[in-house]
Amino acid sequence: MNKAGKARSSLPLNLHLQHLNYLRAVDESDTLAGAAGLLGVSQPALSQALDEIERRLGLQLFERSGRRRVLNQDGQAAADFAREILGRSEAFAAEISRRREGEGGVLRVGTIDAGSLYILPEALRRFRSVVPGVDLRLQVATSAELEESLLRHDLDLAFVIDDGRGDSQLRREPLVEELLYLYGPHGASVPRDEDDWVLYPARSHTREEIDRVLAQRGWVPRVRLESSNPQVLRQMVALGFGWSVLPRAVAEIGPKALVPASKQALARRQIAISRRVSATGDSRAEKFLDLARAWARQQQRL
Amino acid sequence: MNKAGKARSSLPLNLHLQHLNYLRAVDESDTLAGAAGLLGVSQPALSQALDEIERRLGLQLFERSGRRRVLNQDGQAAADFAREILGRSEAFAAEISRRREGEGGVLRVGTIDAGSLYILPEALRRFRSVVPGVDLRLQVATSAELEESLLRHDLDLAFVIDDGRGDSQLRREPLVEELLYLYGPHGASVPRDEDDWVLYPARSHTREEIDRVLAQRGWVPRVRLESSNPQVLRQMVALGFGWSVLPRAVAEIGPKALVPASKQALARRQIAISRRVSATGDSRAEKFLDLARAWARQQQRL
DNA sequence: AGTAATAGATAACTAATACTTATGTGTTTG
DNA sequence: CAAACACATAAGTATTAGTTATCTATTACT
Repeated sequence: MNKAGKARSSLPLNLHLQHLNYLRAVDESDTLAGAAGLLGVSQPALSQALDEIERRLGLQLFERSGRRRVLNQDGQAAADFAREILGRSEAFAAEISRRREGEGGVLRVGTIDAGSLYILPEALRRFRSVVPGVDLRLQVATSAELEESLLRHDLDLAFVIDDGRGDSQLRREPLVEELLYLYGPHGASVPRDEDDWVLYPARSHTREEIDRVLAQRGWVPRVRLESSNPQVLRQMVALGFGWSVLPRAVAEIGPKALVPASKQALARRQIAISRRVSATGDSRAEKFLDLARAWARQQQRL
Repeated sequence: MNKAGKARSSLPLNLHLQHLNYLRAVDESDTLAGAAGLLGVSQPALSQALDEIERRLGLQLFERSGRRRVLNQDGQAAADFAREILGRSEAFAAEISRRREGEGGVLRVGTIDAGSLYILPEALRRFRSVVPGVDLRLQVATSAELEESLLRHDLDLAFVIDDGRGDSQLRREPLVEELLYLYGPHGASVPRDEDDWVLYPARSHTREEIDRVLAQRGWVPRVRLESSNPQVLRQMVALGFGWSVLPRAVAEIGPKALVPASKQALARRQIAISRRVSATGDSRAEKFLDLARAWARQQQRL
């Protein structure tokens, strides 16, 4: 029992949707037993339920004609109401099952630009065709910015570089490991001290990793241009502007393909999916991730 | 368990309207305990119910942010649905309570023409003003015709002459006893054998009653005109056309009031309300009857 | 009219459900 | 780092929604 305050958000009708379904079935059938059959319940269950509905509404809904029960005008009104509500409920149930499959609604995906350039396009394309109802929104930024957006609930998931030290509110799931190769101007194979470099921006994780590896080899790169856009870097190398360290997928595809200075990868970076720990159960996100993982497995095999 | 056939009239959503109310309250409050307070239930009740709703929809509706529960986009959609259904339900609940008071809907009343001429007008007028929402429909016919209409469900109730031998499907409730007086042309006080009569139609109950009473006195009326409209009969008497037997309320009211041949009533007839035995619980009819009975009591007192 | 079939009500019981209170446990806050 | 908070979990109870079996009034049939 509720001892304290009165409820302020009160229930307009104390009914189960099943009750409405009973009313509808009774209206569409001319005997109780028939209606009970349609509903898949026993005749007494229906009989009792109808009494209960009348009791709860405080309104007589039937006229007894002999032993027969027929809806009176109030009963008809109730049945009409039931039909309306159930119709709306059916529509919502359909929406539910679409949502269960990850359709409908909004999915906000963030990615570093490598993602939008060459990692994600296929996964994105497939998502659009497999799960058409989703309003897909894309944000391209640095890993750090993306993860801030995630924390602000401005994104549902993001493709980032995993530097191993993420926020505790976020969970990163490794997706693909990207190998970075050394590319020199005009196919040169060893950089000289006086050569220039075009590299990812300072403070980016990828750049730090590259600097580390170059330092191991005793190289201190003189950087002529920084860009987070790997295609810009590739173009500079192709024009003989200097050396760079790039993913193969950027450097060696399309016209003016570069030739790596060594078949050996110089560095590597881990691309991961980052999400809020709390953001589970969004079926759009799950669906998208399924596709992205499938895509990643396929990439690894190549 | 339901062993036999599959249910064909299936429930779209296995939810109680209370569940929708919970969703709405949660959406409008920022803590579960707060929402539970609004709802007048305990916090665990709400917590469990929300789990149950998610289970039944097969869809996660919340994102856990710390220990906090917040609606995710599917949850928002569900809350919106809940609000819509509850809104509609509130409207219906209001309609219900109007219907409980006998408002709204249709009431089909039948009456013999004495009813529409001088018995009912006041009750009708009051019904219209007390219970304004009802679509009131009136049918004027003979008692026999009215009772046929009742049996065909074409009327909800009727004012008839009670001849004591009604249909078993109908119940008559005596309302007022109407006294019939003898009226002669030009204030004559005793009819002569050669005088003419203007009377209710043969085979009508009132006419049979009048014939019976006149026969007792040895009078065999020569009938010059028959009408079921008492005002027509009155007019004929006033014009000196012949004798008649009429209710006082018809004969002695208005211009050209007649004077009864005797202060003693010559005959009487019982006006009754007739309804289907099965037609109980129509609150419009009940309300109307209340007014009619009140009117009748008041008439008797005069 | 008498009888069988039908429609629904009633009884008695059971399973599921919707609550309750008491208590536990991560999270946030000052 | 303790207190306050927000919610979960546990355990028990009352109510509800269902079941089968049986009964009775009404209708249909011959």
